[in-house]
Amino acid sequence: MGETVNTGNRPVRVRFAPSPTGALHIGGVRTALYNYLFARQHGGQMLLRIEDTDSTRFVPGAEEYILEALDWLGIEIDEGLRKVKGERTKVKGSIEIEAVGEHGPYRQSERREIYHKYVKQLLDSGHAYIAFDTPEELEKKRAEIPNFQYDARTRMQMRNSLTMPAEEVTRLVEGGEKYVVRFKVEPDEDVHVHDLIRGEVVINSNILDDKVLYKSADDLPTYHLANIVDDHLMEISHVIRGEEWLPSAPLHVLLYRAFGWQDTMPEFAHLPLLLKPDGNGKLSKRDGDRLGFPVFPLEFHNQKDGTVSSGYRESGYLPEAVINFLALLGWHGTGDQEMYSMEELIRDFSLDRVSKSGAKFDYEKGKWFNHQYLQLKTNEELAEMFLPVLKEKLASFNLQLDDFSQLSTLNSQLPKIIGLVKERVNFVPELWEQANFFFVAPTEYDEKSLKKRWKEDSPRHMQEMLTLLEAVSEEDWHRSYETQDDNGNTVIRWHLDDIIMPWIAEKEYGVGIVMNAFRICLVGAARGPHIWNITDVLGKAETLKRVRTAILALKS
RNA sequence: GGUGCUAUCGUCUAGCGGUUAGGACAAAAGAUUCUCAAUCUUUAAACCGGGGUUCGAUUCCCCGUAGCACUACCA
Repeated sequence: MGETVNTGNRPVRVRFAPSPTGALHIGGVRTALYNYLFARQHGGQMLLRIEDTDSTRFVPGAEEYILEALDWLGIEIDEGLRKVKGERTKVKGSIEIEAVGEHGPYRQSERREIYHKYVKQLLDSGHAYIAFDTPEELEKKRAEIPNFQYDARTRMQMRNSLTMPAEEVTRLVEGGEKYVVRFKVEPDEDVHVHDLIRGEVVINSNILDDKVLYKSADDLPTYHLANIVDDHLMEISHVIRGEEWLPSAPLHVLLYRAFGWQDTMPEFAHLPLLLKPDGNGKLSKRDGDRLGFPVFPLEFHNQKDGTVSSGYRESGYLPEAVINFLALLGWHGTGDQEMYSMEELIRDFSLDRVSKSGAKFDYEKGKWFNHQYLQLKTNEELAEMFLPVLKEKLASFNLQLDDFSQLSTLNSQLPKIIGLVKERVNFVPELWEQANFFFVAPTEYDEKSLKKRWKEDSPRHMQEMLTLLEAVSEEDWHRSYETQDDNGNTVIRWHLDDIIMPWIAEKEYGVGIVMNAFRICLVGAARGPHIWNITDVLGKAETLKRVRTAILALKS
């Protein structure tokens, strides 16, 4: 299995380089994951760098969020910025961050001096020039001239160091005039980009514009310059990123060349996009809101615009399920395997098995994965995860506290209860919907169930049953034994069955009508696990109490 | 508009010239059962269109069509 890509003699070093402009999009998570899998498989390094060259889009807390999310998912960072290992901090969004490695700083906003040097290099070598055109002037130009592009055809009509006397350029720059540095793209050249997923991509340089590399207004480079300089300085061997970057890849190749770094230029791999589940287009936050599923790994409170975005973690997803789900959205192994642990992904992942086409985000399959991973957890593990939810729910029932005075007993029974209902839930919080009647006696009865299962004779049946059950000893109440069914399979039979079934048969009441009425008394509806499992957990006193309550409540 | 990328069941995908086109999610039916689920079994469901190349194309090439991405002093 594994990789057929030639990694050359260089050690594999990949990076995930998000912008701190908000919550980390799930597509970004997948990009990080693929980078991580690739690095681990080749015994390489996974770096994390923050690309915060746009000061206007910075969102407080976004950086912490990104690192926390990767940590939660088990995507480990070897170099750069990462969450300090240890106990989860109690206050949300206040995790500790550390920077490790010899290639720092790892925030681009802290690398200004470094970029200055390389901007100057490009300027001196004639690969770049200074331009004074204001955003307003450019906007006007675009409005006037259809398909206006700042390039070889138009640059000689603009206000820049190519068209102005050197002295004036110097005077303006020293006078504090705002300017940008643009890359001078040479026309009429076919630029070849080798992509590990798509093969050879060729774009003519005529369609490239003279990209802004640096803006004096905030003394920061733009993405393109910072990205190339940093990838080079950080000795990145493979750039694995989203397909939205493919159109600018030729520009990046040209930049590597302009710097004279073509021999150590990284390999490129452009990943297919994650699309909305319905219709077409890139998956966005709006789609999640509209269709009711998270688009982010963690819940995020955006301090900038006050919005709250739901997250997979808070929705009850297990990190391993999210990883597995995401891994298969755009990648597939050689066989029919669906369940992959992180270790198996690291072993089997390969870039040449990544799809070329975009993948619609299939939330239903994500649910299924979570269900699968939930079943793999022990009842004790699930109990621990469920406890906070349970406490919160019970608090909202404080009026009925008497109904579960035996709460401490129930707590000790929690793993058992979870074992009875876990196979029917996809998420931990759903355990409450499935198991609430174990903790709180029904106060109302489901109308549909009553209509179908609670008959005229039901109160009388329940009254008779009460008499039978009262006579059962505390020990017999919980007693069960192994026996054989008609097909010779070993099954568990409850002692209470031996009491109740013969009585129903003798009176010819019908098992369905009696047992469903009984179930309604205990659960409040025609649902839930096997009835004797319920009576076992509830205990004799609580069971009888619920039956009496129901008989009174449902008399009419 | 321009440039690029992409194209197998509703969805995620397997297939790398010859297959009854496979798996999974979702859907439907049945089994099971005191109920609702779960589970098990089964069913239905696809090669965008047209040209080539070839003895033979889902597969290779071209054109068309469609979808997407990019086209900022954002990343």
